[in-house]
Amino acid sequence: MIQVYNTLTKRKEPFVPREPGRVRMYVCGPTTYNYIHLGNARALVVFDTVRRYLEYRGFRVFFVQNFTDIDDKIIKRAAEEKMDPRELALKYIEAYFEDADQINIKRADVHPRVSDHLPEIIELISLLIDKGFAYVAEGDVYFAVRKFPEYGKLSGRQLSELRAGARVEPGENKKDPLDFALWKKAKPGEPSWSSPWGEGRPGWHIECSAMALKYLGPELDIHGGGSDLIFPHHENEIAQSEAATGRPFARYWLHNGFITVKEEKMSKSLGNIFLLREVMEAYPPSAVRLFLLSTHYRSPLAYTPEYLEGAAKALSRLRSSWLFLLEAQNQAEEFSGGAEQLARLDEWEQDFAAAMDDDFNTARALALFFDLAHEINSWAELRPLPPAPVLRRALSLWVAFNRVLGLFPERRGLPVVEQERTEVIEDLVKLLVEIRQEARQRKDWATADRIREELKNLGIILEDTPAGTRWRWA
RNA sequence: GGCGGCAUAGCCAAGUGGUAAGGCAACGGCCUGCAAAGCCGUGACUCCCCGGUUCGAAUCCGGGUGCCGCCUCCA
Repeated sequence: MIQVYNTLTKRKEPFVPREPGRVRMYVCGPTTYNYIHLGNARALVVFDTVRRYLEYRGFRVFFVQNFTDIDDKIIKRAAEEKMDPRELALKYIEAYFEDADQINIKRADVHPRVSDHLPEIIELISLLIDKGFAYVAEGDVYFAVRKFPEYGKLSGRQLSELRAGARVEPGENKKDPLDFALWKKAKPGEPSWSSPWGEGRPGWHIECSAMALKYLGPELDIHGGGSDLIFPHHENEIAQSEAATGRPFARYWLHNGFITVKEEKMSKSLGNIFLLREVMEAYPPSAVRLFLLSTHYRSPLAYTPEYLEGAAKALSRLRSSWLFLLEAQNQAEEFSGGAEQLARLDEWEQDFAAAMDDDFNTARALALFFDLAHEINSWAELRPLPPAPVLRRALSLWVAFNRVLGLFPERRGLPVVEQERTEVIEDLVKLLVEIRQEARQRKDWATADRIREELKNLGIILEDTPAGTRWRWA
């Protein structure tokens, strides 16, 4: 049974979706006014992995992740760059997919954009006004927080405590400082849409409620996001959605911890952000993904370049075990036996599931993956090799672990553990290896080493093994 | 001030009350012409400190210290 930590109850609970075998899941996606940074990437990788694991466990997952493409920050940034706000948003949506694909994030079933859902948003706001939870004030619409008695249940706050922090910006017409905007009256020059309350645009929180309700219905199974969204964003989503539907909005609220840099939260306001694409220029995406899964998702995670350096090396253990398995498949003897090894592999599978069942403990799962790789690598020293059934079973486990953790992308169902080799490169390297081999035979080490050294400079590592010389990408 | 979290080897990190996973780094060895990769082996007399519960605690309880986060846009 999968146990998940639910922010709403502050406990680990058995995961029971509303409908058996199906999971409806919503994760707050990026506001598209910049390239995504490592912090965004953590949320993406964490919930992508949650989704992958649920699928591994046989759930049919319907996954929705939005783009916030209408927002104050987009408008501001567009003005700075003298671009149309819609164009700016589109540019970063495209960039989002480039980055997310690199780091092996599966596409959501739906990626709804705010700009495509104005009718749904307006309808939801109207409903809230009709039900008396919201009010119109000079072209703005606000949610009356005090009308929703359960306000604060997610973030564990009392209305009385919140009072101190709340404030009214100049130009706002709130009746109560705690109220928040559902609809903002347009200022001249800003993108706007017509509504029963005049020209304007949606507030930040209402979009997620509207889109989640549209695609997933009134009661989601999982709602996720970074823990900085707990308050006010998710608290407000609950208020809006539950006020509108009268039903619990989400059964399980999952929140990931932050990335820290030098003991401080990585955040835009502190200016200490690292863009994902910058980091991926220096380190392979699989290393970044390994880094992001190396700590339990709710714990803080410290970013250091040294760590990624190490992660990249750690991956080579996994890589070599995979390459061994692929090769060994062809050489293995088709005899039965290996019952003991098969039993051990079964145990591995169970331990892996137990780790992930426990609130998606990827650190533990990763440790098991490394254990498995280590075991497989030790077979490489064995003669004879383990029997074919054992190798097949190990291979299928390897694929399964990788598929859940998403470390290496797959092509035609098989993990791709290294950069693509084109036929031309393959042939060129083969040629140089042959020349080097001739040099080695006449003990011309200078030439042999020169070829290896120069190829290394080009990112190609030669490895001499008893079976001949192999090459791989650095 | 209110609320929440964390303190485990040089670094990162898991850990169900029963005797400390895994990764990086380091050091021996095997393999190699030398390498690389991989394999074999070596690490915490102990889990921030002090008390307590228990036959037994890194794990539970109380107190202390230190660090971080949220309460305002932020994944």
